[in-house]
Amino acid sequence: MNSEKIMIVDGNSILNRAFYGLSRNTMLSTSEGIQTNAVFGFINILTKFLSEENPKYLCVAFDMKEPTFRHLEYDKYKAQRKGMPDELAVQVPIIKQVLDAMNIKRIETPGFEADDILGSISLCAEENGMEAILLTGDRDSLQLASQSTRIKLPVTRGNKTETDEYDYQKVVEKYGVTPKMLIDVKGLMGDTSDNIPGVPGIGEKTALDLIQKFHSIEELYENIDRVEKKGVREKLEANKELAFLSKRLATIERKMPCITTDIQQYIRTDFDRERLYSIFKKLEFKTFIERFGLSDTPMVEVTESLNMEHVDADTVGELESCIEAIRLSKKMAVYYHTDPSDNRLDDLCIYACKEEYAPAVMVFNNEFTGDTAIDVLREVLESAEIKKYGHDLKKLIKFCKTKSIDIKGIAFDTMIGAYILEPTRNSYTISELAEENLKKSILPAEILYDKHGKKLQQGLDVNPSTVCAACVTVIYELAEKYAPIIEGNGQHELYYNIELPLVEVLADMELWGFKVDIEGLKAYSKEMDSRLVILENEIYMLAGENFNINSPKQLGSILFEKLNLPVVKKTKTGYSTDAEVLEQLSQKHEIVERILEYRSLMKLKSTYADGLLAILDPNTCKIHSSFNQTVTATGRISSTEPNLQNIPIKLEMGRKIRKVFIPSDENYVLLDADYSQIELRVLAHITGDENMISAFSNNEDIHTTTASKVFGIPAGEVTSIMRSRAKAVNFGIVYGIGDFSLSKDIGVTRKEAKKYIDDYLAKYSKVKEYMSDTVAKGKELGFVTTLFNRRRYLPELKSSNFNMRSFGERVAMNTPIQGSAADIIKISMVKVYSELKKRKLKSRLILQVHDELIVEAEKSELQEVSVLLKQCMENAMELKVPMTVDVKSGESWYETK
DNA sequence: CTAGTCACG
DNA sequence: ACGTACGTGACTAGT
Repeated sequence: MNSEKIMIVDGNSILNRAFYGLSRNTMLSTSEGIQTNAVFGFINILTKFLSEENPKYLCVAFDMKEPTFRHLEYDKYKAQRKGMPDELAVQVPIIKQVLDAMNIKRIETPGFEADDILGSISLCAEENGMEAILLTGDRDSLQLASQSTRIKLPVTRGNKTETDEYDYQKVVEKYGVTPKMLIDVKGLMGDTSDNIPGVPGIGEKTALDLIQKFHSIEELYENIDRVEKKGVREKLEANKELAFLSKRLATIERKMPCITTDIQQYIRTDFDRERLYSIFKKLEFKTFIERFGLSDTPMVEVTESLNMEHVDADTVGELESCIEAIRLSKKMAVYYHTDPSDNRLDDLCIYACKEEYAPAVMVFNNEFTGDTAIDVLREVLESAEIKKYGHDLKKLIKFCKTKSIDIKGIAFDTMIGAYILEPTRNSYTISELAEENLKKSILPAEILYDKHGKKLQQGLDVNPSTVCAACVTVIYELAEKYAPIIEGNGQHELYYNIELPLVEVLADMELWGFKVDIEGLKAYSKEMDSRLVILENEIYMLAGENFNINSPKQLGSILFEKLNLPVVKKTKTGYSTDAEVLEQLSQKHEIVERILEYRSLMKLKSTYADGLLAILDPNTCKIHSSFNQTVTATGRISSTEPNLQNIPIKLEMGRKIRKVFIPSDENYVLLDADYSQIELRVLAHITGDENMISAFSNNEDIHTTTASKVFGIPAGEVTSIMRSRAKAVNFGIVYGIGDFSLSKDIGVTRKEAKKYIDDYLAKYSKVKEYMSDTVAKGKELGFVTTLFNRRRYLPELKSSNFNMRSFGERVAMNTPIQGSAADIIKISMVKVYSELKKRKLKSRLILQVHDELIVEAEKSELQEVSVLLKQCMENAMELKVPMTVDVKSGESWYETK
């Protein structure tokens, strides 16, 4: 027996299964709105089974749209074939393109269904003594099972997709008839989804019983008088013609005239990798690009060419000679490499250009370097003449600062450069940037890294210093590639005067940290705890049972099933139990208010009290958050481990947490300076709206002024409710508002909300103009910009998908505002930092929270620093409206209100 | 690893 | 008629 295998795939049914399987929970589409969930699922399923079976031959069969020969006869019965949903139909041509690029043979034959193709080719395979595997979502194919033909059937059970596999024996076991007899069963019972009428009144049970007894429809009718049940017999007699027709319809064709019997043409060959890459890239299938290791042009392995060229500096002498080269070329690329799995220093790589054509790379192994090498390097690092190129220089700067090296001459950071050019990327690893921009692979393809930079498999044994050397060489090349693009985009000032100097500011903030009163924090945690225990017991009592209050699922079943409270809102997995829902239910049952309190205390305890305790440095009692410069799409910075930008303030109970954030020691106090209404001022500036400008210029309360304009009354008559509604409108405008959301936010009718918005836009007419202009311009150019030419690309604006396009429009309106505000505060940070440094003050910038800066001021410098802070911030740039900054001091963050 | 929830500007 | 405000990060449960 020939053990060669062929897999034959029913393209239509697998695509269908992929579509319904995935779209139940998620809708996958590209940023331009091309739906791709079925395509994604199809490839997923296909590759899964390919690796499972690894067949030598492979083909995919598709139905054509026109009625098939088998079904022509059926047209007499006037049933419409069920059409495909549009969302699926548009994905069919895409999957065909993908299959072509994968060099997988597709078969479409007019007049035949995919089933018939499966039947015919599997018969060929059987006749050639081959094993056939049919991959299909259609149970009809079970009739094809035989000793050498297996059927793989993906089925969805609950939320999971499993695979049933049938061979001859399995069919007999499950149905009690042979695969061929399933045709007769189907002929009797019919199949509405496949438009097979069957004999009316005969269902699956009866049909199976009959065929088990008579083996076929023919024999059944020959022995019709042996059918015992009178009703069944009468039904059969009345529909004899229909039964035989149905059998013909249910019979899969196994001898299609036009199918080639030459199995050899289905032999699997390599993918057309370049074509596949370009298709996957368009579909944004990053997982598949990675999984298949695709790229559009062949990669050059940098490490390979470097093996000969780089020098590992193992002695002070070698180091000195390399430093001499740096002195001459006046530039150096530095790569500070930390092993991602632990956080210790691994290698420090310096790349020096001796001459243009003969680069030398030095790699210092940490064991050698220690502090000796650093001292030798100090001179070049501190020289402003020698330009430093690097990737993620914040890490290097922090390292230098711990060694008291005042690094100067920072010329380019490729990570920041990539962020300016592509702010919506989610990863900025040097190896990815080099692969995409330079077609250079730093790592041999055998070594794969996951998204956290962890090695997935140990492949070739590559000398780590070679990898490190490869990184420094691509840093130069990337910088050379990015710099002219940044210039061309008009982003010189943004990059060189804002982002690049900010790197050191953030490094300093991270290193300095924020002192915390540990005892106070522990006491706070205990306070939360004791209240939580009480609440917990009350909740269990009211519920009548113990359950996990933190589980939305368990809580939902208590509230909505046991206590029968009305369901307000649903999530895609069950009942919603969020604060908004609970607020609405709070009058209906006394358990609800306790759950609300429990939730908020739990949040405070777990995230803030215990969360901070877990992460703070026990030796210094300080928190060292990371400030990430390349995360947000708008230009803001983000804070992680811990996030210091979302420490509670709105509610008093949470705000108390701020009491534990204190100055480093008794010589310092905290200064908190925040911009007043920076986003609305930016809006006034960008739109040039006279009404809004005059409101700010006259130092009016903007929400009151807005209320007076929207409600058409003098400012003196504005009530507090009017002001708060106007405030909501002001915020909403910044986000690209809709009447629905505004009405929900402030609790008025949708009609009323719409009137507010219309009145707002009528009074601030330039705002209205701006909103439509920025969307139009964004659509035309493909991106929107901030005051300092920070870009955000918005392919969504051209999407045919309404939701996606609407999202793009809101983002087009919001990003210039949020992003410009981010530009401004970044300028302030750079100014404050350099001013403090220039005046050799002991005060430090320690935190930024989007529109506020927190400075730890040395007590004797308090006056000077608070003036400096206010002035740097207010004069960060010239707007058409004044920028006002409020500075407050205190012995804790809580007191700076 | 995702979903739900909730903290901030 | 669509589905319903922008930008973040952390924690917990549950698969």
